Amino acid sequence: MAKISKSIKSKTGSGNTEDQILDAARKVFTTKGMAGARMQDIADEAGINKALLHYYFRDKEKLFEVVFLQEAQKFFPKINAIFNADAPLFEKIENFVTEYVDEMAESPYLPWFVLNEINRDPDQFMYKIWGKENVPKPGKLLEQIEQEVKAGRIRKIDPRHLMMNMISMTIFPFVARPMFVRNLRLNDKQFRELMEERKKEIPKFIIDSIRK
Amino acid sequence: MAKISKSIKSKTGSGNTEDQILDAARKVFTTKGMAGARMQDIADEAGINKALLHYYFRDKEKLFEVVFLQEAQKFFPKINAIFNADAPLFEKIENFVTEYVDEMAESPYLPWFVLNEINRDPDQFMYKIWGKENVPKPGKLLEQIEQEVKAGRIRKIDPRHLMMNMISMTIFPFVARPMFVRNLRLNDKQFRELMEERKKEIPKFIIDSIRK
DNA sequence: ATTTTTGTTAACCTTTTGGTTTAACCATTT
DNA sequence: AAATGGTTAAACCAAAAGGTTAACAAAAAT
Repeated sequence: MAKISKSIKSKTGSGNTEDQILDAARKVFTTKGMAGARMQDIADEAGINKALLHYYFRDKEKLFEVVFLQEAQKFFPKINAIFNADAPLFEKIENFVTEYVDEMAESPYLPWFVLNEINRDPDQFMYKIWGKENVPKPGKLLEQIEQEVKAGRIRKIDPRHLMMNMISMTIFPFVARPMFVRNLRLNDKQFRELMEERKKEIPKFIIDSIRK
Repeated sequence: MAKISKSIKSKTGSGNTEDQILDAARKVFTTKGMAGARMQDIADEAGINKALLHYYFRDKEKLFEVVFLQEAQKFFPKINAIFNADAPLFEKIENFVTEYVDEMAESPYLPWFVLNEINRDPDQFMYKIWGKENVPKPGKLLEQIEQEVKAGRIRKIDPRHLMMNMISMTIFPFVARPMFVRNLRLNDKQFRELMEERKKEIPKFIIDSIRK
């Protein structure tokens, strides 16, 4: 089986096949969604035969599962860690935004992917990522915000709104990228630069709003 | 043809068939996406026969097109109008948020729908909504923001970031609703209330951040 | 009242798609 | 040289989904 192979270069130049497939699948799944994706498309994109696809991954669902979990499991724990870290609020905000923007440079398809899944079946999704009882608890961050309010370091604000605002400003531009690119007449480089700016801009925007 | 009929009640009690179909299609398309939707599902949801579906709308694509355009054309011009209106900046922000939140109460599926389309084929999408040269120009709002900066009424900020922030905070919670609902442990009523609060909260958040 | 048009259905046909199988090929490893 | 694992092309199958047809019922027009 391929899974056991020690990733020896095959005759077809570029990398080992399994990764080629995974990359291709990621691309196709995230562009067309699970239902819209065709096994043939994935095979084509990976530059291989459809039979080989089934040789590596039994069926479409399995392939999707692998691609999807790989992505989500890599990323979600990261932001969860930031939320629950032991750092000052303003620092957390900056960490979150920075981490997220950087991740998107590598996996621009991820947010779309995740949103699709989360809309399809939220519970199933969460379960797959966090397992049985290991659900993420935004409680820590919410409490921290409440603390700051009580301590009078920031103005009175419902922690949930603040959290929503932060997450929304960070993620949405990537989800609606084509819209912004089109309406602000940006090319890819400009978009990247704008997102880079947001690493500073979003924290500033938030802090300016809530700091007393 | 049905389209010409003066909407006379047919034997099957509830309203005219065309609207039944449209409603059903809306529901199914927005839940499962264009590719995931089955004509049979739509027929079932509408409580009619599959053949009748094709009698009213030639094929799947046509039906999708109609449903989709109906929604988008109803809504997009509205926000465009707000952006280009002749009102003070802070008022515009409030108008935008209010209008959007209200619309979502009626069509909670719309943003998902639109994002799906816009990701599938941005140009095609924009063309369908705005036609040939009638593209929306966020220029007006962007300029207005720049004016306010120059006039010293708000702090220095790139208008594009401000616009992105506003749009993101408004739309994203609806797109990622299942995530927020789950993580903040909200029921439907609580979510609605939270969104209602955002009509005031978002403008306040923005204004607190940028007003000098 | 009878003909025509419109609305609706069940059954059928066609295409697409996921998935399998077979035979053959080629590099490595043994 | 033989065995092995990765790979391909091509053909095939079954199921699902889109789309069509023929016939019938209801409503409108004559």
